[in-house]
Amino acid sequence: MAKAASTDLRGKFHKRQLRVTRPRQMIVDVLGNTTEHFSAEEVYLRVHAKYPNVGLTTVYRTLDLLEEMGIVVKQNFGDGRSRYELKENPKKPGHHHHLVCTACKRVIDYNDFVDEEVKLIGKLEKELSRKHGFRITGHVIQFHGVCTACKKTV
Amino acid sequence: MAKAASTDLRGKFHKRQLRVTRPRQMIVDVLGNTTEHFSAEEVYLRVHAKYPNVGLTTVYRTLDLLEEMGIVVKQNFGDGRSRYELKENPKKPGHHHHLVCTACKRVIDYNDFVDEEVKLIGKLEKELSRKHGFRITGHVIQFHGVCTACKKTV
DNA sequence: TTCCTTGCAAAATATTTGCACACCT
DNA sequence: AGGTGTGCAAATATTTTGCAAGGAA
Repeated sequence: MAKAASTDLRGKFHKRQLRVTRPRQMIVDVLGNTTEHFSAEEVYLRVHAKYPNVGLTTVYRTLDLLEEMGIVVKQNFGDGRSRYELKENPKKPGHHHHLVCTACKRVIDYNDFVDEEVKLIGKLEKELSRKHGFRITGHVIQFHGVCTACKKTV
Repeated sequence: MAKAASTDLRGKFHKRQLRVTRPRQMIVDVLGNTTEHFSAEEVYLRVHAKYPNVGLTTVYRTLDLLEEMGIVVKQNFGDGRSRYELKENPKKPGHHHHLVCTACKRVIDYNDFVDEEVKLIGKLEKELSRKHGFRITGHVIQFHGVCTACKKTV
């Protein structure tokens, strides 16, 4: 599984004359072995635990790169740090999106009405790409609200 | 138009024993008079130009409050700062979402397939609210990609 | 060998907090 | 009077950058 991810990497990286190094490999592996939404620091801590000579800077740089290549989706849930997910994660098969509490920042993954959604997303990607000349690499859908616990606070 | 917004504010604020003060009023007015996606600082600069005694801290606090009340949608386009839009903006009638270049961070508003989307969003809101007990206040849909100009760079 | 990658330390930015004062009702 | 709202300055936290050394192809 981790193997599959790294193999895939090789091809995409080669095309751009980028090198598949151990830190890069590790970062992708960490993301491919969780169902959580890791921040750069959380990725760093896990990579660093295995290879203490890998620095936080590299994690940031690699995540940026992976995002630009469409391998990773970067998003923000309002807690002040960016969070990263592998677009194709064997640990999280199928499509999903996020429900975020704007008060306590808790994130819930959901996958209701995915079929309908995937169809719409597909149409939109095609149309936007055609109309604006973008190479679409990903999308983010979030619902925001106040969770049960936080409603009581108000 | 700005009047309508502030009137509306009064009601929602009153329910929560919050006060409609001049800084709060101004902040909503600034957001209601632009079609851009302002950052906290950009809001601050405009409010501050008219009332130099209003501080950046208040802008942050007010925007947080407005978001939690569902009056404003806060989102991040990957340029390192949060950006805010009035959910109901007379200057931007109708529904729209965003297409973001992950390389240069340019943002394009789009409103293709809105009818279909609104229908889906509605269903999802109902379902998520029921299933997870959230009071849904808003949503964010973004497409990410690389724009024509940035594609050439690669 | 070439030039892409990296780590470290330092810098730049964005956002939050503490606290005393001001203000609305 | 009483609690809400605010500004300022300082503190936090996150992310970026410069540069010399390391490492993949």
